[in-house]
Amino acid sequence: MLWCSIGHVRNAPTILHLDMDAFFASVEQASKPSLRGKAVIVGGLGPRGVVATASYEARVFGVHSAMPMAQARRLAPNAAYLVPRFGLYRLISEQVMGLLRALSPLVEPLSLDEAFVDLEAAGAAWDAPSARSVGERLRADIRAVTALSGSVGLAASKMLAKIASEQAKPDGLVLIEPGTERAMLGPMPVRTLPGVGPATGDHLRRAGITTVEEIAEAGEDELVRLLGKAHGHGLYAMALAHDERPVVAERETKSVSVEDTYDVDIHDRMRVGLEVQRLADRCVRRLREAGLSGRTIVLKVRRYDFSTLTRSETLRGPTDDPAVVREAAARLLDSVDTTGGVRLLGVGVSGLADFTQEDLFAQAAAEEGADVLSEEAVPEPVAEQEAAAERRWRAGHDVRHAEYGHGWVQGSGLGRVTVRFETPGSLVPGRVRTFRVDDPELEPADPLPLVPGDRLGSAS
DNA sequence: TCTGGGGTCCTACTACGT
DNA sequence: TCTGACGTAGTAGGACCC
Repeated sequence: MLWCSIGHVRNAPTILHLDMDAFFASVEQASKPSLRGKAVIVGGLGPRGVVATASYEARVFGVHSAMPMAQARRLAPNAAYLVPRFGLYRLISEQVMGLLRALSPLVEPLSLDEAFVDLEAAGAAWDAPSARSVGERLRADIRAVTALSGSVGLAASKMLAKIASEQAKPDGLVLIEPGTERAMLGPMPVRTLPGVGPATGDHLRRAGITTVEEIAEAGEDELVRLLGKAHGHGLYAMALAHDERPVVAERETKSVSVEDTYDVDIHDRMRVGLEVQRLADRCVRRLREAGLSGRTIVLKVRRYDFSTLTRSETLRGPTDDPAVVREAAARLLDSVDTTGGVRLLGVGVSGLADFTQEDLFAQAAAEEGADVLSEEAVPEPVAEQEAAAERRWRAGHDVRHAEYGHGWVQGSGLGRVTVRFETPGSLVPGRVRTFRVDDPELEPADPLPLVPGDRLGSAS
């Protein structure tokens, strides 16, 4: 069943946009009392990692999302650096989405930490005062259930609700009164509008357009000439504060992909081939977990000089057979020059369906396919198995010690792992102790709930 | 300074059938 | 028979988002 409201011009601010504040970093701070009020940076810790989220304390040093981790370390050498724990974030996100769904059946999640809600659809709010009170209650409920803060934007359209929540950050609520939109948007930089990134921003700037007002003044024809049909029409409408996109509760997945950036460029063609096979297997596993199959296989290669190319091949029918995807990916790789080395490889599947070509002929064929994955999957290289032992103690992950109890990994290396023993409920920062990585009394543990008495599912 | 991972959407080009 | 217009599908790349 697809829930969606009819796109129409509203005259009440009944679209709500929720954005959790510095979500990953805030979860880590709630989970680890010793990090509260400190600069926390979550992201890839390898030599080519980037920042996923920085706490507000870290942003003071100029650290922000998508910044190379090496640069972040120079700016904030004393911050806590942690790898993301998506399993935990997903559980917290589900709690928050549950609160949103209690308000309205029309909830459109955009990511783990962001969603639109159509308050009018469920009669939850009908004018500015009722919308504001729903928003304030929601923020209080989120804090009670998760111990985290979220910012709320309320407006008559998705675009404006999102801009409002951006203004509300951190930990606030902003409501844009209908009728005031154009005056408010006018002086804002073009980058405020969704869909205007660095490239479009530059393009507009070269044409002398730097504010939303100037987009509106330029006129629709000029924007289409500058940016093309779809983007031009869309942006012009946004600049006039016209946005009738409905809140859509259920979205179909269009593609499934996996990719890896390697710490060191791969030059050996054999190794490149093996990595592509492993990625194909991983991609198929994801595809099957989602109960999907697909017709178009896509290979992505990022070369040593960061140039990226894709090659794709469309099969006669959808498949979720690992052997078929592996073979297609290998054929695609044949057409790519990898001399000079590759830094990233990816395999994706699009043109999705919820049946396979094999289903059309015999159920049995599909079931045999299931065995192929487990029997023939390309094994992990020995070096990676060895690395996995060290990876058991990843920075920020929870552990349990037979004698000292629950804690989290502060760091590991040289055969040692440092653990801080504390829980979300600890009133003071916990003690730090160091162990050998193979200490039999130390084992990985599931995260504890952020709010005492709450229950989380199993998160890894 | 040196750029992740997982997605969506748009555009331009080519091939092909009618 | 040749040519162009048009729609559609496939392919590649780019921009953007979180």
